[in-house]
Amino acid sequence: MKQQGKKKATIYDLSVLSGSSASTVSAVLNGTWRKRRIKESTAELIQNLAEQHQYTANLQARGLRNSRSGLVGLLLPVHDNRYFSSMAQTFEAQVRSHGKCPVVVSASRDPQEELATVATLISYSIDELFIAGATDPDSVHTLCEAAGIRHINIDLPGTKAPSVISDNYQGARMLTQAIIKRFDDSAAPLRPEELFLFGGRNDHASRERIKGFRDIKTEMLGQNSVACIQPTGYSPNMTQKAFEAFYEREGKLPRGLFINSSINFEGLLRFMAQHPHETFADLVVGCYDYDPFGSFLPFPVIMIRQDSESMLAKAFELIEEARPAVKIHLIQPELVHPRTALKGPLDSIRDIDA
Amino acid sequence: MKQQGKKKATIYDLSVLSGSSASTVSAVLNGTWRKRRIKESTAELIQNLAEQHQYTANLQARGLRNSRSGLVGLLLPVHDNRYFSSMAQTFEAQVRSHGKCPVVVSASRDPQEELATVATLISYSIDELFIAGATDPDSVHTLCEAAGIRHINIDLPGTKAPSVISDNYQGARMLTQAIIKRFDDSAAPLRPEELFLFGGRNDHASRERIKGFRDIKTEMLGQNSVACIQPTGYSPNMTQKAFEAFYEREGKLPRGLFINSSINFEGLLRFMAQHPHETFADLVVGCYDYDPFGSFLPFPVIMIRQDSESMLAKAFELIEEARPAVKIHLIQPELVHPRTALKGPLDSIRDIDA
DNA sequence: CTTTTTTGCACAATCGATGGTGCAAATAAT
DNA sequence: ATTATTTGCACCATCGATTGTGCAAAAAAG
Repeated sequence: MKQQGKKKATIYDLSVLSGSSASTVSAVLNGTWRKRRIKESTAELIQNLAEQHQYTANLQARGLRNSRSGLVGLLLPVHDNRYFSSMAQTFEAQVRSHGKCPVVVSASRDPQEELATVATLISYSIDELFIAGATDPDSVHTLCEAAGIRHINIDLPGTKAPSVISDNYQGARMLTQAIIKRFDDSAAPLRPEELFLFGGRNDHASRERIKGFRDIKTEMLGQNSVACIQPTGYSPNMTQKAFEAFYEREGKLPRGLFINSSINFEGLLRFMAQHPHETFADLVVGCYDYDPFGSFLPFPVIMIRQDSESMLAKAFELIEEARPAVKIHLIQPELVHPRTALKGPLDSIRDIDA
Repeated sequence: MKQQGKKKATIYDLSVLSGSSASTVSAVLNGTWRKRRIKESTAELIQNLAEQHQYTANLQARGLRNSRSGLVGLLLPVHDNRYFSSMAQTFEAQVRSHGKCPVVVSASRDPQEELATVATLISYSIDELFIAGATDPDSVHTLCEAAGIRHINIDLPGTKAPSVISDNYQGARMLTQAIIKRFDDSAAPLRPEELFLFGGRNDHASRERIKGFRDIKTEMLGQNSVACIQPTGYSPNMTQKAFEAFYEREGKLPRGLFINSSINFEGLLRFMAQHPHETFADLVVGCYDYDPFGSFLPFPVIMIRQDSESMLAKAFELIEEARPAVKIHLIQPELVHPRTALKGPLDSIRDIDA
């Protein structure tokens, strides 16, 4: 009703008001009161008081006592791209539906920062940690292990905790194949030296994708030169420079382009800003990531949508197990043809339409 | 060195190991030891022990004692779009640089969920809250107020706490003007009934944008009919339906399209997926939001980049003030011409290039 | 060699919630 | 009316860190 002073009501306040002991109040308000054989009328009295005084439990106190916090963490490399932000969105919904509180943090793909961030989360006694796209999942594992925190790797696998990742090899094969096929009814079919891969670095995902790319390329086009693979890291800037360098050297872009991630794709955007439309006339891009806007660019863009919903679902399933096997679970990604607008987590949010 | 058992070391463990009292250990490890006149050698001893045993403070315990947590919250409507995810990215960096721990949560633009989420954050004794894009900032204010939590509105203003928002009116004027000008050297200049606004609803931002749109349209094209304004909410799906309905009715799209947000723009994407390229031949889109991929679509897309960095910087400045005035601070957004790839928060992340 | 001052630290209460234990009063069984 | 059960709840220690207070021992002053 009224919010009386400035400070929040505690069980002690309610204890005084109700004439019961603090432990009774506690039991009533955390739902264990039947187990503690509290009279129904007492419970009701206290519940009413709690409501009137807008009582909410101090979760730090509860967490301290329980050495659990109700927090579930998701560690991301970055927020600022559709793959991870949509993962965050899905994660939140999932965690909420389990009655816990989601905490999403990013660590910039920096091993130091990853460890520091996780250490902080552990200090808040988070209950579980989902480690997505960590550069050094095994060190993170060591921290979690020492703190007894259930954890699981997503997107990039570790060797010490169960991992759920997208099937990068298969995905890369699908994507590479789709790029090549796209040229089937073109006047000039794609030659091997016209199909390049840009982006990524020496992480598991990149390696698998490169392998898939190489294998299909060899199968379908008969060969693959290592020169056709340019791991430029995960920065738009370096990727742009790589494109500029290529263009400088060759006077044109490759006709077929496998781009390792949407972040690398942004490097191509930067390149595009510097060059006229015609530069991209005969281009087909395959991007290992899905971005709705990216799908509608002026040239055909084939994308891979990683199934982060399924990855998270599997991860939640595993983390619930008593002693999940330390193995890698592959989730199949989806090939997305050009000019496709997929539904996303936002579609389950109700708006004025609902 | 070794991580001994399973449980984390506490000041009591270190107290025993060092032969000092827990309060001394505490003082040493939280930096207040000079104030407490602890001998330097004692401090060193304890610090070494702490390091050896990988001591980290239990932040819940500290938070309980201090009734502060070191957590700083950012409440978002959704993660899954570039405006908010890049805000999250910037926010994290800022909070980290203040030595605090960022917590980003989303509430789906649902007033109920906003309140529930904030209540949870308050229960964890977060120190400060940045409320971005809340549908009901004033109710959130009431909660924060009652809990004595410093807070500030971003993106959508409230009437009870200081607000930092983008200058939606000016931005909309710039954007509308740019759309119209884009037709200047076209064969047929844009007529008023060819310029529509889609998206948004009855929030402050939408109202301001609609006002800016209407004013410029009247100024430059001589009139504006209310029929040219279609607030479809913030869902891709409803926006798509609105486009379909329009197309059904008119047999074409408007030549000039002001789209209220990138989320609404995704509605246009869905529409695009259903219609051939030609449908968009003579189209100019202005979108009140910036998305790098959106900037490179096959038709001219003029975008407004809201300056979330400046908004956050201003917000941090205000929240630090003792009693900031309850007023609205406007931050100028930036007009982004078609085919422009701006730098973003990711560019300050070092990669293998750094 | 006292008295005063400073140094260095230990003690204990506290933050709010939890849950094991124990004990009266109410009820049931004999 | 007694004894045995059950019901209903209060008491208290505990989680880990913080901080005001107080008190010895060491150093300085006299």
